[in-house]
Amino acid sequence: MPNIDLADERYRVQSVARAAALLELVADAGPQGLGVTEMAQGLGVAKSTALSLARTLAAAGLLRGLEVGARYGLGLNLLRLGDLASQQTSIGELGLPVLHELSRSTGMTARLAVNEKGYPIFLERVDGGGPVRFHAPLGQREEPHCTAAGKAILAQMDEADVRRLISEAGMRVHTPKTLSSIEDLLGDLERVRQVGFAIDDEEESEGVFCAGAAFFDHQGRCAGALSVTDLKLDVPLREIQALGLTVREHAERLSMILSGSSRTARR
Amino acid sequence: MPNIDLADERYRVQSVARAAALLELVADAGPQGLGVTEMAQGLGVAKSTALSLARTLAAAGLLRGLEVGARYGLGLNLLRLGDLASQQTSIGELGLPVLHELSRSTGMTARLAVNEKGYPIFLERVDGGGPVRFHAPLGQREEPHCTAAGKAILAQMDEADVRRLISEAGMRVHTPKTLSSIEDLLGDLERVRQVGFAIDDEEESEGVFCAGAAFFDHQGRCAGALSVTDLKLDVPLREIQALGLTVREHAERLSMILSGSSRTARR
DNA sequence: GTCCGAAGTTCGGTATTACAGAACACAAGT
DNA sequence: ACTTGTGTTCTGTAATACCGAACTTCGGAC
Repeated sequence: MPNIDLADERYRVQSVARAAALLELVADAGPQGLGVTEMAQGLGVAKSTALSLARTLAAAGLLRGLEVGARYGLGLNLLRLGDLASQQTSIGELGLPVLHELSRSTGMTARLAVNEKGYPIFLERVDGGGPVRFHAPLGQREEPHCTAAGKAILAQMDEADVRRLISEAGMRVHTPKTLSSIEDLLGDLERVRQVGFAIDDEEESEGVFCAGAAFFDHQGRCAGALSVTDLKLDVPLREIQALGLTVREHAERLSMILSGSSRTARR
Repeated sequence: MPNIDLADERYRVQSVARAAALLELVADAGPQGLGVTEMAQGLGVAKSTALSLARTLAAAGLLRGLEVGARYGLGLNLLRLGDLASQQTSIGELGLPVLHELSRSTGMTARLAVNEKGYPIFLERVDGGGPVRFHAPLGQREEPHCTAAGKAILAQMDEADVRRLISEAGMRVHTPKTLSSIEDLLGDLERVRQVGFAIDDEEESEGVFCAGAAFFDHQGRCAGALSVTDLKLDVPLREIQALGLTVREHAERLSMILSGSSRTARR
């Protein structure tokens, strides 16, 4: 993770930083969890240190002792905190009804991403009714150049910023259709601005397409993007344009909600 | 929180425990976040200590600096970790398709809870299509005596365990219909066992009802419960029985998945 | 059945590190 | 301008987090 600009090296509490690293380590380990020896290796600390950290995190519900052996997995308290985090990011809370409506009217998996320095971070996900379920993780920073939400956000930035961001993020090639030159990307972004939505046509994953559109906060700044995803087989090519318009309409509705209306009724 | 039996007081690392407490504090603070002074008061530490903890957590993405002032809210990394936590709890992962199907076929908000020592903890939620959206938090431990999922789980325990649990958890009265005596509750649980599903008829919230049914893991132990929720106005009384059966059927399907079928295809 | 190895756990000494508190800076309200 | 509340910086000190070595437990392999 290159860019944590808040990361003032001063005032870092070592054991807390290690504990956070341990959470990441366990998250990467998958369902079978980690034992203290593996933790110690992964963190580069003594086994006894890893044990203390794990026990402390477990007492707080951030880790949980797994049935089998003395292994540790992610704790259920993380669920609660994650759920709260999306609610407290008022975009997540306000956008959820729009997202449901988008998913219902298209029958597809719909997602909401916020704009974090040009990268899309997916806050919410509503699955469509179909048999296919996309394993789309929440909270993860996705690549800008090959996702519909990413390109919808990029299209709102000026060219210099796009160039800077891409030079940092790179343009990893995932499929034959992935845009691999900055010029191609800039051309596509121009098209996005004209029609008001972005298309990812098997650029990130073969057989899968997305349509995305940006939404804006009360200051008119690009706050994030909505997108829908489906298998390309299921959707005739000529329908994708109509789909893009639907996503754009919903994004516009969300922009309205975020900008005006102090009817932010709290319950 | 009275019962954290894994909380071995030995091997607790102070700063990590404080950091975890800080996360809870910020979670309770709501969308406007917390400043360092409030943190310091809430934790009972010096301001400088609170600042160090907050900065460290922010560098790890567990907190994030809010735009306005130098206040801190929950970080977006918690989203990712929470999402992973529900996936890694294989019940959540395996149950999600069933949950979608339950929500689709009833048109109602459906939830999946795991059984944690008799308490229901909701892992997954799929909203129904209706205009009403329930503010049902994930990851939270709910009360056993006044929720459909809770009673569905209690009905699988023997009487002595139920009495012990209730004496610990209490029977807080929420509405006029809340069961307030242990005898009434035990009677209801007997009824639950006969029909195979539990009903919460405005016992936790006025105007809202739930139907829930337990599901079982490969050892035949009660692993959790499914439930559906809706406004009572929208559902004729006589339909609730049919609804209970639908929930029970889905719970049985989930039990099948959890018990047999090593077709746990990973993707 | 016994031995080995690798896992988790315990414990105590040491110096690293987290902590408190006081001083500073900055803002907004009176 | 003064006051009162922020958040931030700094430094000394003692508490504490850390390591490492010894111990225990478990499960195969021979």
